[in-house]
Amino acid sequence: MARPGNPREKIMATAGKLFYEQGYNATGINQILEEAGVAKASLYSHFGSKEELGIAYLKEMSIAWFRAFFTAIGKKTIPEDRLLAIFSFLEDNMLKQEFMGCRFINMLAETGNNDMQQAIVAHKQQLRDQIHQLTVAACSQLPARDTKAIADTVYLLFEGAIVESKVYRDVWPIRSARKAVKQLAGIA
Amino acid sequence: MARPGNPREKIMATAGKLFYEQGYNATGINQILEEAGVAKASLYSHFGSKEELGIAYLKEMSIAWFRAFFTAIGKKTIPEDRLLAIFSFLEDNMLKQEFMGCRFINMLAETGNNDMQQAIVAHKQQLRDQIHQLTVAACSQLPARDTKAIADTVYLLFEGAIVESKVYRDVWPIRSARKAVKQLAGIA
DNA sequence: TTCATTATAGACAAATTTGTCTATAATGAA
DNA sequence: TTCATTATAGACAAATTTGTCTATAATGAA
Repeated sequence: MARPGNPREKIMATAGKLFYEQGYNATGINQILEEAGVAKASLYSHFGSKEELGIAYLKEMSIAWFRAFFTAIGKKTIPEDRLLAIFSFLEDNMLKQEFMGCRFINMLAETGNNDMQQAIVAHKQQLRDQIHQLTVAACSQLPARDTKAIADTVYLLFEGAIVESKVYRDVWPIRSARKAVKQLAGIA
Repeated sequence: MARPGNPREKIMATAGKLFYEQGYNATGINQILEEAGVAKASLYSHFGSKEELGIAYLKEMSIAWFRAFFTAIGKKTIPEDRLLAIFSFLEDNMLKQEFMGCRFINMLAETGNNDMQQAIVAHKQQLRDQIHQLTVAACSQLPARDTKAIADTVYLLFEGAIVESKVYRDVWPIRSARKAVKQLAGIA
């Protein structure tokens, strides 16, 4: 059962998997400890409580998510391609693992904790900003339009695509969203 | 604490409130019983288990949701207005109560139960069908286009709007989605 | 009124949850 | 090698969870 890394990393890796696959409330501290191969006192000395672990989980997963996001976008240079790449990124993620949708949206359905909610909003706000930037770049050559409104539409389609690909266990929402964005942004 | 109605109805009314406000796993059977003012044996004789209650909850809430949905749409006669009315419906819902997003999406984040997942997919499929019909009607006067694709875009924007209005605790996602749909469907 | 059905209060069980604490072992810098 | 720091196993506590069962009361059709 022992995973590589120090106890803190092992706990986070296992919690990251279990919170995502089973949900936060359905995952007991004991299961995390057992699967991580770490002593109970290590969890409480590193995180203090399950809630604190949940908060740390959200913050670290946000960083990891954006790392992967930027890596995916970074492979493209043409602004139009970069915008569309966010949907290919989604599709790759969906096909790679047992896709359980968005960790942050999932957690938001389970928690009333203020710090957790803040971490989730911060994550989504950052995503919204990034999509805004990508949209501005992709639409710069186009006739003047309300780019900000288009960016929010892209964002809503992106979020809708994540959630619905989970509901239907299918890529169609991602493909549909991508097509809609192509038309919206006037991309051939 | 006693609510009107027979024990079954009291349980469902209370569970409907608590599952939505606190989440399914965070809500214990004892809290439901206490707030409903109903005996424990009544719950188990009517539903058999907490999971069965969860399944019944999803099915009954779906019916109630569509009842309200059709009532809102029914107030409009012009096809274009009827399509846009789904967003006003969302906005009214959001402002009415402590808005916790979509019950069905929330439950999907918490459960691995097959019957629950099926009930959720069935609900969303029905919604997708309805939006498809409304879109076809609203776009019938327009130059030939891929109405089916537009309908799915409307659906994804609708779903994105629900989820994001919860994240941001704000109506902007609903308003943005509505505007995007107006343009998409070519509504003045 | 009779009597089967339905509801109630609440004890009880068995498992599980988060969190604390202790005694001991491993680790790693000085 | 020394010694403070970090980790481990696991007992333990207190609360909570779902579910069962019993004895009694209310209900409502025949």
